[in-house]
Amino acid sequence: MPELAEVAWYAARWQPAVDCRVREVRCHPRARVFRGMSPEELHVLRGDHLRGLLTHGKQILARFDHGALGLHLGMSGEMACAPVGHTPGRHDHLVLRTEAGSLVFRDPRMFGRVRWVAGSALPAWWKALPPAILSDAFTSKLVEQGLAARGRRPLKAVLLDQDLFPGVGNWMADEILWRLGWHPARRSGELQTAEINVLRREARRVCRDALRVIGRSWGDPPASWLFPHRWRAGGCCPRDGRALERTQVAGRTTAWCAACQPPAGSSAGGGD
DNA sequence: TACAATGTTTTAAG
DNA sequence: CCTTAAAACATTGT
Repeated sequence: MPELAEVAWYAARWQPAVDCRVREVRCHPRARVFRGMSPEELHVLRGDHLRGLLTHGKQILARFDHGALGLHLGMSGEMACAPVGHTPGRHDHLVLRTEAGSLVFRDPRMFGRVRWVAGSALPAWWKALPPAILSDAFTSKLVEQGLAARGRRPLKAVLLDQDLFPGVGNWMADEILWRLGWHPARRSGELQTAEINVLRREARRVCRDALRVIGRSWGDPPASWLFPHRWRAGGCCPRDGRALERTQVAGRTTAWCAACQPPAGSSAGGGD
Protein backbone atom coordinates (compact mmCIF):
# COMPACT_ATOMS: atom_id res chain seq x y z
CA MET A 1 0.00 0.00 0.00
CA PRO A 2 2.54 2.56 0.97
CA GLU A 3 3.56 5.55 -1.09
CA LEU A 4 4.94 8.84 0.16
CA ALA A 5 1.98 9.87 2.33
CA GLU A 6 1.18 6.39 3.64
CA VAL A 7 4.85 5.96 4.52
CA ALA A 8 4.80 9.23 6.47
CA TRP A 9 1.69 8.10 8.29
CA TYR A 10 3.12 4.71 9.19
CA ALA A 11 6.43 6.21 10.34
CA ALA A 12 4.50 8.46 12.70
CA ARG A 13 3.03 5.35 14.37
CA TRP A 14 6.38 4.91 16.12
CA GLN A 15 6.48 8.54 17.26
CA PRO A 16 4.98 7.84 20.71
CA ALA A 17 8.11 5.85 21.58
CA VAL A 18 10.62 8.56 20.73
CA ASP A 19 13.06 8.96 23.65
CA CYS A 20 12.00 5.61 25.03
CA ARG A 21 14.47 2.84 25.71
CA VAL A 22 14.30 -0.46 23.87
CA ARG A 23 13.80 -3.12 26.49
CA GLU A 24 13.61 -6.12 24.24
CA VAL A 25 14.16 -6.95 20.58
CA ARG A 26 12.25 -9.71 18.93
CA CYS A 27 12.78 -10.58 15.31
CA HIS A 28 11.98 -13.37 12.97
CA PRO A 29 15.24 -15.29 12.51
CA ARG A 30 15.08 -15.61 8.76
CA ALA A 31 12.46 -13.35 7.23
CA ARG A 32 13.21 -12.15 3.75
CA VAL A 33 12.90 -8.51 4.83
CA PHE A 34 16.30 -8.69 6.54
CA ARG A 35 17.98 -9.58 3.22
CA GLY A 36 21.71 -9.89 3.63
CA MET A 37 21.97 -9.02 7.30
CA SER A 38 21.73 -11.30 10.29
CA PRO A 39 18.70 -10.36 12.37
CA GLU A 40 20.75 -11.26 15.45
CA GLU A 41 22.64 -8.05 14.82
CA LEU A 42 19.54 -6.09 15.82
CA HIS A 43 19.88 -7.16 19.42
CA VAL A 44 22.42 -4.34 19.80
CA LEU A 45 19.33 -2.13 19.89
CA ARG A 46 18.53 -3.31 23.39
CA GLY A 47 19.24 -0.43 25.75
CA ASP A 48 19.24 2.22 23.03
CA HIS A 49 16.67 5.00 22.88
CA LEU A 50 14.64 5.76 19.79
CA ARG A 51 15.76 9.27 18.97
CA GLY A 52 13.58 10.22 16.00
CA LEU A 53 11.97 9.22 12.76
CA LEU A 54 12.69 10.54 9.29
CA THR A 55 11.05 9.79 5.98
CA HIS A 56 12.23 10.43 2.46
CA GLY A 57 9.92 9.24 -0.29
CA LYS A 58 9.23 5.61 0.58
CA GLN A 59 12.29 5.33 2.80
CA ILE A 60 12.08 5.49 6.58
CA LEU A 61 14.93 6.03 9.04
CA ALA A 62 14.45 5.30 12.72
CA ARG A 63 17.42 6.75 14.56
CA PHE A 64 18.77 5.28 17.79
CA ASP A 65 21.69 6.15 20.06
CA HIS A 66 24.14 3.86 18.34
CA GLY A 67 22.75 3.40 14.87
CA ALA A 68 19.81 3.71 12.54
CA LEU A 69 17.17 1.34 11.29
CA GLY A 70 16.34 1.73 7.61
CA LEU A 71 12.80 0.58 6.85
CA HIS A 72 11.01 0.07 3.55
CA LEU A 73 7.40 -1.07 3.56
CA GLY A 74 7.42 -2.69 0.14
CA MET A 75 3.96 -3.58 -1.12
CA SER A 76 2.27 -4.69 2.09
CA GLY A 77 4.32 -3.30 4.97
CA GLU A 78 2.93 -1.57 8.03
CA MET A 79 4.28 -0.04 11.19
CA ALA A 80 2.34 0.03 14.42
CA CYS A 81 2.71 0.81 18.08
CA ALA A 82 1.03 -2.14 19.76
CA PRO A 83 0.36 -2.67 23.46
CA VAL A 84 3.40 -3.42 25.60
CA GLY A 85 2.49 -7.09 25.94
CA HIS A 86 1.89 -7.58 22.22
CA THR A 87 2.44 -11.13 21.02
CA PRO A 88 4.14 -10.98 17.61
CA GLY A 89 1.88 -12.22 14.84
CA ARG A 90 2.82 -14.36 11.91
CA HIS A 91 4.02 -11.40 9.83
CA ASP A 92 5.49 -9.25 12.61
CA HIS A 93 9.12 -9.60 11.56
CA LEU A 94 10.51 -7.06 14.01
CA VAL A 95 9.13 -5.97 17.37
CA LEU A 96 10.87 -3.50 19.68
CA ARG A 97 9.43 -3.47 23.18
CA THR A 98 9.47 -0.08 24.89
CA GLU A 99 7.57 1.33 27.87
CA ALA A 100 5.42 3.32 25.43
CA GLY A 101 4.42 0.23 23.50
CA SER A 102 5.69 -2.44 21.15
CA LEU A 103 7.00 -1.03 17.90
CA VAL A 104 6.00 -3.44 15.15
CA PHE A 105 7.28 -3.83 11.60
CA ARG A 106 4.78 -6.05 9.78
CA ASP A 107 4.93 -7.17 6.16
CA PRO A 108 3.02 -10.22 4.88
CA ARG A 109 4.45 -10.21 1.38
CA MET A 110 7.95 -9.38 2.55
CA PHE A 111 8.80 -7.13 -0.37
CA GLY A 112 9.84 -4.63 2.27
CA ARG A 113 13.20 -4.34 3.90
CA VAL A 114 14.87 -3.74 7.24
CA ARG A 115 18.48 -2.70 7.47
CA TRP A 116 20.76 -1.54 10.22
CA VAL A 117 23.68 0.87 10.06
CA ALA A 118 25.77 1.36 13.19
CA GLY A 119 26.93 4.82 14.24
CA SER A 120 25.16 7.99 15.28
CA ALA A 121 25.64 9.76 11.94
CA LEU A 122 23.17 9.57 9.09
CA PRO A 123 23.95 6.49 6.96
CA ALA A 124 25.68 7.06 3.64
CA TRP A 125 22.80 5.49 1.70
CA TRP A 126 20.40 7.92 3.34
CA LYS A 127 22.48 10.95 2.41
CA ALA A 128 22.70 9.69 -1.17
CA LEU A 129 18.93 9.71 -1.71
CA PRO A 130 17.78 11.91 -4.63
CA PRO A 131 16.19 15.32 -3.99
CA ALA A 132 12.78 15.04 -2.34
CA ILE A 133 9.93 16.23 -4.55
CA LEU A 134 8.90 18.87 -2.03
CA SER A 135 12.44 20.17 -1.53
CA ASP A 136 14.00 23.19 -3.20
CA ALA A 137 16.50 20.86 -4.87
CA PHE A 138 13.70 19.34 -6.93
CA THR A 139 14.20 21.78 -9.78
CA SER A 140 12.82 21.93 -13.28
CA LYS A 141 16.32 21.30 -14.56
CA LEU A 142 16.49 18.10 -12.54
CA VAL A 143 13.17 16.92 -13.96
CA GLU A 144 14.18 17.92 -17.47
CA GLN A 145 17.43 15.96 -17.29
CA GLY A 146 15.69 13.00 -15.68
CA LEU A 147 13.09 12.85 -18.41
CA ALA A 148 15.68 13.24 -21.15
CA ALA A 149 17.70 10.33 -19.77
CA ARG A 150 14.58 8.16 -19.95
CA GLY A 151 13.22 9.58 -23.17
CA ARG A 152 11.83 6.37 -24.68
CA ARG A 153 10.04 5.29 -21.54
CA PRO A 154 6.37 6.06 -20.91
CA LEU A 155 5.61 8.87 -18.46
CA LYS A 156 4.00 6.39 -16.11
CA ALA A 157 7.23 4.42 -15.84
CA VAL A 158 9.32 7.53 -15.18
CA LEU A 159 6.96 8.79 -12.49
CA LEU A 160 7.45 5.45 -10.73
CA ASP A 161 11.23 5.78 -10.90
CA GLN A 162 12.38 6.39 -7.32
CA ASP A 163 15.60 8.01 -8.49
CA LEU A 164 13.63 10.86 -10.01
CA PHE A 165 10.25 10.98 -8.23
CA PRO A 166 10.98 9.49 -4.79
CA GLY A 167 7.79 8.51 -3.02
CA VAL A 168 5.54 8.37 -6.05
CA GLY A 169 3.82 5.01 -6.47
CA ASN A 170 1.07 3.58 -8.59
CA TRP A 171 -1.83 5.65 -7.35
CA MET A 172 0.11 8.92 -7.18
CA ALA A 173 1.48 8.47 -10.70
CA ASP A 174 -2.03 7.89 -12.03
CA GLU A 175 -3.32 10.88 -10.05
CA ILE A 176 -0.63 13.18 -11.45
CA LEU A 177 -1.22 12.11 -15.05
CA TRP A 178 -4.98 12.33 -14.70
CA ARG A 179 -4.82 15.84 -13.27
CA LEU A 180 -2.55 16.88 -16.11
CA GLY A 181 -4.76 15.26 -18.74
CA TRP A 182 -1.82 13.37 -20.16
CA HIS A 183 -1.83 9.85 -21.55
CA PRO A 184 0.18 7.47 -19.30
CA ALA A 185 2.00 5.88 -22.23
CA ARG A 186 3.23 9.16 -23.64
CA ARG A 187 6.98 9.14 -24.20
CA SER A 188 8.91 11.09 -21.57
CA GLY A 189 11.30 12.59 -24.08
CA GLU A 190 8.69 14.48 -26.03
CA LEU A 191 7.66 17.00 -23.36
CA GLN A 192 8.16 20.68 -24.10
CA THR A 193 9.92 22.91 -21.57
CA ALA A 194 6.64 24.44 -20.45
CA GLU A 195 5.16 20.98 -19.93
CA ILE A 196 8.10 19.97 -17.77
CA ASN A 197 7.38 22.89 -15.46
CA VAL A 198 3.74 21.90 -15.30
CA LEU A 199 4.65 18.29 -14.51
CA ARG A 200 6.96 19.40 -11.70
CA ARG A 201 4.26 21.62 -10.25
CA GLU A 202 1.59 18.92 -10.38
CA ALA A 203 3.88 16.30 -8.85
CA ARG A 204 4.53 18.66 -5.94
CA ARG A 205 0.85 19.41 -5.61
CA VAL A 206 -0.12 15.75 -5.43
CA CYS A 207 2.57 15.14 -2.81
CA ARG A 208 1.31 18.03 -0.69
CA ASP A 209 -2.32 16.99 -1.06
CA ALA A 210 -1.54 13.38 -0.22
CA LEU A 211 0.46 14.33 2.87
CA ARG A 212 -2.29 16.64 4.05
CA VAL A 213 -5.14 14.18 3.57
CA ILE A 214 -3.50 10.78 4.12
CA GLY A 215 -0.18 11.52 5.80
CA ARG A 216 -1.67 13.35 8.77
CA SER A 217 -4.76 11.31 9.51
CA TRP A 218 -5.24 8.54 6.95
CA GLY A 219 -8.29 10.41 5.74
CA ASP A 220 -10.33 9.53 2.68
CA PRO A 221 -9.31 11.52 -0.38
CA PRO A 222 -12.17 13.64 -1.76
CA ALA A 223 -14.30 12.38 -4.63
CA SER A 224 -12.80 15.07 -6.85
CA TRP A 225 -9.55 13.08 -6.97
CA LEU A 226 -9.00 10.07 -9.20
CA PHE A 227 -7.95 8.09 -6.11
CA PRO A 228 -11.35 6.94 -4.78
CA HIS A 229 -12.49 5.86 -8.24
CA ARG A 230 -9.45 4.12 -9.62
CA TRP A 231 -9.83 0.65 -8.07
CA ARG A 232 -13.56 0.39 -7.81
CA ALA A 233 -15.07 -1.89 -10.42
CA GLY A 234 -16.89 0.31 -12.87
CA GLY A 235 -15.12 3.41 -11.52
CA CYS A 236 -15.78 6.59 -13.47
CA CYS A 237 -13.73 9.69 -14.13
CA PRO A 238 -14.86 12.33 -11.61
CA ARG A 239 -14.32 15.01 -14.22
CA ASP A 240 -16.55 13.75 -17.01
CA GLY A 241 -18.24 10.62 -15.63
CA ARG A 242 -16.81 8.39 -18.31
CA ALA A 243 -15.81 4.84 -17.35
CA LEU A 244 -12.11 4.65 -16.51
CA GLU A 245 -9.74 2.61 -18.63
CA ARG A 246 -7.56 0.04 -16.92
CA THR A 247 -4.54 -1.09 -18.88
CA GLN A 248 -1.01 -2.23 -18.21
CA VAL A 249 1.57 0.52 -18.61
CA ALA A 250 5.15 -0.04 -17.53
CA GLY A 251 4.08 -3.38 -16.11
CA ARG A 252 1.59 -1.84 -13.68
CA THR A 253 -2.17 -1.57 -13.80
CA THR A 254 -2.94 1.99 -14.80
CA ALA A 255 -6.29 3.76 -14.43
CA TRP A 256 -6.94 6.65 -16.77
CA CYS A 257 -9.69 8.46 -18.62
CA ALA A 258 -9.64 8.09 -22.39
CA ALA A 259 -11.48 11.39 -22.82
CA CYS A 260 -9.40 13.52 -20.40
CA GLN A 261 -6.11 11.86 -21.25
CA PRO A 262 -5.95 11.44 -25.03
CA PRO A 263 -2.83 10.13 -26.78
CA ALA A 264 -0.19 12.72 -27.57
CA GLY A 265 -1.01 14.71 -30.66
CA SER A 266 -4.63 15.27 -29.77
CA SER A 267 -5.27 18.56 -27.97
CA ALA A 268 -8.41 17.79 -25.95
CA GLY A 269 -6.64 17.52 -22.60
CA GLY A 270 -8.16 17.73 -19.16
CA GLY A 271 -5.93 19.74 -16.88
CA ASP A 272 -7.17 22.41 -14.49
C1' DT B 1 -8.69 -21.88 -9.95
C1' DA B 2 -6.31 -18.28 -11.74
C1' DC B 3 -5.22 -13.64 -11.43
C1' DA B 4 -4.15 -9.34 -9.35
C1' DA B 5 -2.40 -6.48 -5.44
C1' DT B 6 -0.38 1.52 -3.59
C1' DG B 7 7.25 -2.21 -5.03
C1' DT B 8 11.92 -3.16 -6.03
C1' DT B 9 15.60 -6.08 -7.87
C1' DT B 10 17.46 -9.21 -11.08
C1' DT B 11 17.67 -10.97 -15.57
C1' DA B 12 16.92 -10.80 -20.51
C1' DA B 13 16.62 -8.41 -24.68
C1' DG B 14 17.59 -4.83 -27.91
C1' DC C 1 28.19 -0.28 -21.99
C1' DC C 2 23.44 1.65 -22.17
C1' DT C 3 18.36 1.62 -22.08
C1' DT C 4 14.11 -0.86 -21.74
C1' DA C 5 11.07 -4.75 -20.88
C1' DA C 6 9.93 -8.84 -18.41
C1' DA C 7 10.32 -12.01 -14.74
C1' DA C 8 10.90 -12.94 -10.01
C1' DC C 9 10.08 -12.33 -5.28
C1' DA C 10 5.80 -14.18 -1.12
C1' DT C 11 1.31 -13.89 0.54
C1' DT C 12 -3.49 -12.89 0.63
C1' DG C 13 -7.86 -12.02 -1.28
C1' DT C 14 -11.33 -12.04 -4.98
